[in-house]
Amino acid sequence: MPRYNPKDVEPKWQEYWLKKKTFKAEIRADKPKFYALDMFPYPSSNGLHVGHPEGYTATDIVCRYKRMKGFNVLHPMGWDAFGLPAEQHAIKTGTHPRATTEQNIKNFTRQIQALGFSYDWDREISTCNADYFKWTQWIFKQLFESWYDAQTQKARPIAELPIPAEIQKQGDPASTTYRNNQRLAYISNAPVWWCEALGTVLANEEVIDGKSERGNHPCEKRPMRQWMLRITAYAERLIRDLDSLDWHESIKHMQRNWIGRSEGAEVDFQLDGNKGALRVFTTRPDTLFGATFMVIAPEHPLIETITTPEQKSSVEAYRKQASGKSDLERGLDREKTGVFTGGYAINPVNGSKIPVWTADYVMMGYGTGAIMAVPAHDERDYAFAKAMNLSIVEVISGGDISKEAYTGDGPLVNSSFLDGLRVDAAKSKIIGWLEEKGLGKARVQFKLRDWLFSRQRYWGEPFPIVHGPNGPESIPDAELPVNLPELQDYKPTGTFEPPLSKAADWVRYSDAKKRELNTMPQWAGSSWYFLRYLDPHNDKEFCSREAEKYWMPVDLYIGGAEHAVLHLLYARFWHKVLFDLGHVSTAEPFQKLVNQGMILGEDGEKMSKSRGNVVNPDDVIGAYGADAMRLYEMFMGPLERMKPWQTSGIEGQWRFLNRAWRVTIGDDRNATVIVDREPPVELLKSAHRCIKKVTEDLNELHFNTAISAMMVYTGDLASALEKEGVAYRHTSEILAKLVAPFAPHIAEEIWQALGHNHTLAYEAWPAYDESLTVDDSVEVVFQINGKVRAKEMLSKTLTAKELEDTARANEKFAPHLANQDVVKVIAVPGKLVNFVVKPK
RNA sequence: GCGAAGGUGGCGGAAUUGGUAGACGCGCCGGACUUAGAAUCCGGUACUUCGGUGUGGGGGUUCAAAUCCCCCCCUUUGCACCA
Repeated sequence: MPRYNPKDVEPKWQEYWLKKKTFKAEIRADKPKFYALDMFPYPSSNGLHVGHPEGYTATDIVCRYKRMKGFNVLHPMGWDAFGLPAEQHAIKTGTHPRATTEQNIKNFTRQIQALGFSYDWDREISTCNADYFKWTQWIFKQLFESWYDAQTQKARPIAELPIPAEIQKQGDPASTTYRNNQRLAYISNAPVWWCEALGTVLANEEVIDGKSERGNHPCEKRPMRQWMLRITAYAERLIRDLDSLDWHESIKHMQRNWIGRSEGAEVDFQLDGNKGALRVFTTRPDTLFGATFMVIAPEHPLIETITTPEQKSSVEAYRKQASGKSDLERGLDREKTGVFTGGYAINPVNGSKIPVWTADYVMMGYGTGAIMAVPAHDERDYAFAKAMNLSIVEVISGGDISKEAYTGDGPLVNSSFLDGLRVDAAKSKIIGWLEEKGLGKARVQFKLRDWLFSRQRYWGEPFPIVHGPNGPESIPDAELPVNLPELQDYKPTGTFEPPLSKAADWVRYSDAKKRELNTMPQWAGSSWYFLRYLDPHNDKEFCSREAEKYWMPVDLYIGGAEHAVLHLLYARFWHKVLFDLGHVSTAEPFQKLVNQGMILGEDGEKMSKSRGNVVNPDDVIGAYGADAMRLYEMFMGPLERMKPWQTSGIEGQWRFLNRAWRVTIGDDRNATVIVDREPPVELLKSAHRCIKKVTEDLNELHFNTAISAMMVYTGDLASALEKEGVAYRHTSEILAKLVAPFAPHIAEEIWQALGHNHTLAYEAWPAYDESLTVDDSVEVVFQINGKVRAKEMLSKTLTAKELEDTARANEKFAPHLANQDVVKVIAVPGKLVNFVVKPK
């Protein structure tokens, strides 16, 4: 018999699975479906790192298990293939990004296949292929051709948008503009993040503390003509529907936080001197009587109206200073600064005249860009009032406002008709009062902004949009896909013009119309790829109704936590639009989400080239094989936890696989003799205990403890083989089946050696007999005051009284009771007896 | 500052309906095989002055606490002037 050699075994089965299309998935009415999804990779030139296979192995194990449990499993893989690195490579070398990408995909495919994952490769997709991005463009068209009906809370076709009579009166151009401004995809001139180093604008989500998420380059806000997607229309639903999802709370929390829903009221303050009203948003309308000044953002449009001539120069100076500060500086510098505008506003509840200041701690981008300041009950306003020596009026008792702002609850004071109420009651009463008087109303405010959707890049999806005299319009479906033009060079233009402007022939759509020059961000393709897997070769629809109904939603989605607010929010948003328009049948795409923890280098640090602590999967597979690598990554610890890699640790998995091989197949001296006899009951019990543990752990994704259980079982098989000189078919087959999801190559080999000539992938998962998983006798401990003094193997069925008597009779234990008063005896059958004693 | 997760042998980690802490693996020690080593196999392995002591630290509840309660410390991670 040959010894275990993964270099022979693994390629053999990988070829078998590919050739026989073992994992081809088809719609079948006779089986329940299971859709397991991996976050598809960007095929970088670095190839796979050990972090990728961690998530992929986890889903693969679940898929293989589910197949054996009788599920019809969909497990696809593809490529998030548009992206900046290939474009930057093209700028440097002139190589077309497509060529680079295709080569990288080849390498990724080789590496992934070497790990023996059970993907249905017939469903492989790549976001940069025309037959894929044709549908990305088509979905964009759906967004462009829709508006959000606030009444029914859903997207509707733009043709159904009612145009107000006064707009219609102004003529067609006015109606067109009105319509364009209601679309879910619209053009805006608002300030956006521009990254000079990357030569493109970026979404809010891609900029962290004023630096680009990718590359950490400085970014600045500047007004530019850009495509936006109206994700804010879905803010409420994106928050609400999180409740129905089986995701880790921390990820839900991050999304809720990002969407940032807060309830409050908007209130109009009349400006002194008939200058109109200043509108604020506040979450604390109950403290309205305590508003002693107002603050507007330096960028607020009313600032010039409010500022008096005497204050003009200092306000101008302050505005200049504030605009020079990046948001990063504004955020980090907690020292309060600001200047008085000279203007006053009237507090609507008590008519008092309060000064209006401008300060950079109020942001133009949130709420109305203006606040009512209640220093007694808001920490920021308190700090500002202290710094500027402004008055502080307590309206909620319970704190000490001479020391700090009090933000807690308590009875209201100094608040006229609100006096005596607690915060919540005061809130509803004042909102009712404001609404009645027409001074304000309840309002829900979100932090979420619309999604900046255009990039000044080459390697992305072109927009299915042309610009003519009537503004932007989408091109007919029949003209999709819009392909990228070939370029001589991919360099940024040096201006804000996208590189596609260089393709003059392509840009010209007709005499009167020009193509859109921006491309879509990388998030576009990944916002719906899980739908294309369902029906990847369909050239009539993005996927068939039938396939969508059968497979959706995704039952298990595993990937890194770094996508908590970007990809996962965008994909949910697109899915809801498609849902509203009747193209998909579920409101949410990903029912269960699991985030795998990062694998660190051996030094406990994040793996990186510069640290030189990167572990290459190719090397690990070369030395120990894919099965050992898969087992080790799952054995390291809980899937969700961050954990350091230890190459020596994989030795244990190698030994385990060798032992599993030896107890079923044999070693180089002896083939293991397999007999059909009934195995001894002890071995059978070990088998059933293992089946139970592995089955339960798989349901909970507790792979590490499942592997541990299989090691114990294999040890028992080895002992039995040692003792009896033979192995039993029954218990050997159980081992092969249990190991199969984790280490599929060796499992197939063992299965074959046991005389089967078909794949093990669809064999029934072994069932366990509960009665065989329990032992009649257990070790019961005898304690004195909670300390273990003796142990004895006893029947589980002994009563408390019998246990106590047995303990008293135990010759090792009895001496401990001498000269003691037994105060109390606690006996737990099957576990322990505890004597509570006091010295006599 | 606020939120979340976590802190257990030399190391990765088990065990949380309160009931034998340290499963399983690495490493280490010893043994078998071998001229020898590697590989493989078998056994041992929390600390200990052998009384006991031990799950980040301190208190509490309980016959009994890694597990429940209170206070504190540390690590990772997310948010951070969002009115």
